[in-house]
Amino acid sequence: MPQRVETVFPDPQHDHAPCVAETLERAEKIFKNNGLSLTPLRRQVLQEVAGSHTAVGAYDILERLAQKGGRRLAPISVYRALDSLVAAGMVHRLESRNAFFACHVSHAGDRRQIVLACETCSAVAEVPGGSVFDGIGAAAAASTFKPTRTLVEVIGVCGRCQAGVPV
Amino acid sequence: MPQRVETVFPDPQHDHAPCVAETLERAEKIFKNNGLSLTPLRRQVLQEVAGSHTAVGAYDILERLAQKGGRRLAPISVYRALDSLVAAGMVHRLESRNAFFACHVSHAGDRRQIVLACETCSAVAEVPGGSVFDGIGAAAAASTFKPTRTLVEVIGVCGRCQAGVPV
DNA sequence: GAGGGATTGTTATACCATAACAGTCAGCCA
DNA sequence: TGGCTGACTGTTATGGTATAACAATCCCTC
Ligand SMILES: [Zn+2]
Ligand SMILES: [Zn+2]
Ligand SMILES: [Zn+2]
Ligand SMILES: [Zn+2]
Repeated sequence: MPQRVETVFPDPQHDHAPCVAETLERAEKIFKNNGLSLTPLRRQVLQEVAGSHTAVGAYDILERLAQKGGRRLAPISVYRALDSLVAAGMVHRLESRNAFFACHVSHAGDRRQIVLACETCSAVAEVPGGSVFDGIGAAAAASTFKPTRTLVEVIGVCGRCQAGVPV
Repeated sequence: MPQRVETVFPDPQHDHAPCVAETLERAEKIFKNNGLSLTPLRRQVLQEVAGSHTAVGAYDILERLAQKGGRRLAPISVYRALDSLVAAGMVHRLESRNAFFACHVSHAGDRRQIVLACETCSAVAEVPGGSVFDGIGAAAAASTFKPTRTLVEVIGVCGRCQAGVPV
């Protein structure tokens, strides 16, 4: 009998279609609210990023779109789409890996999220980090340093991979 | 009359030679203790990195060494030297910028340091972050996530730059 | 119907990092 | 001695990440 694992990392077996659909809807609204639009290109890129709970590289996206769409985009087109998605908060950048992952949790502009990235299965999750970020803010203030962006990334092994789930 | 600024960012006017000398000495010992050696190449690379309190790119180092030394190194030589210096804890990597900065503070293997990086003057400083890292560890544990490496980088504006020090 | 912002295309280039293999040197020990 | 090993660097080639600069289109508004 499979053991229940308490984790923010979703079961790989879960039905992911609703995750994607919800994310696309949310993106649609956010872009509209900002006087922008979730264009076909941006939608396609977001679909690729949101297609899994892992971080993907810009050139991976490029490659996958080329497989599906026929024509081959220029790298900068993908980067521009990613920029807009990052600005909209729909996609985050995993700095330690130069990669991107979709935000599935709707933390609504609050960027005080701790990022957990599994080095075994590449899954990425976010957990709220209010008090942690408060501590960081205090440490920065004590050094008269004014933060504009704070980055907390934890590289490690997720519960499922620790449990030795076969690849 | 200049105002005193409480900060871990040293005054750009300070005599930096002792900083470098101390760092080189420390490196010498660490390498020796590990059965390795601070070779001329590694020493040169460390000197370039430690030559300022800012983060520098690997190719910047390459370029500066080429200016000084005559011969031009292959990129991988610089990367190998940097790898050894990072492993020794003498140099840290600024993940958010794909750059490297020297460790001037001797935190002796304790990697629970908060990195503050000024986006105006490029200066980098480290401050101890024990409680912050404890909080991050707790959050990870609550998600059955086992950290192997934790990254806390704050991008912002240092006290001096806030005070409008002319460039 | 002129202006301006958003969006994408096109081309070229810059920047960051590693693979694979060879050669040198010093220390160790049968 | 002579062979082994590990540390270190060189050489060549390649792979991966990101942006500059300029043009064209579309839509909305004044
Ligand atoms: Zn998010
Ligand atoms: Zn995993
Ligand atoms: Zn340090
Ligand atoms: Zn500054």
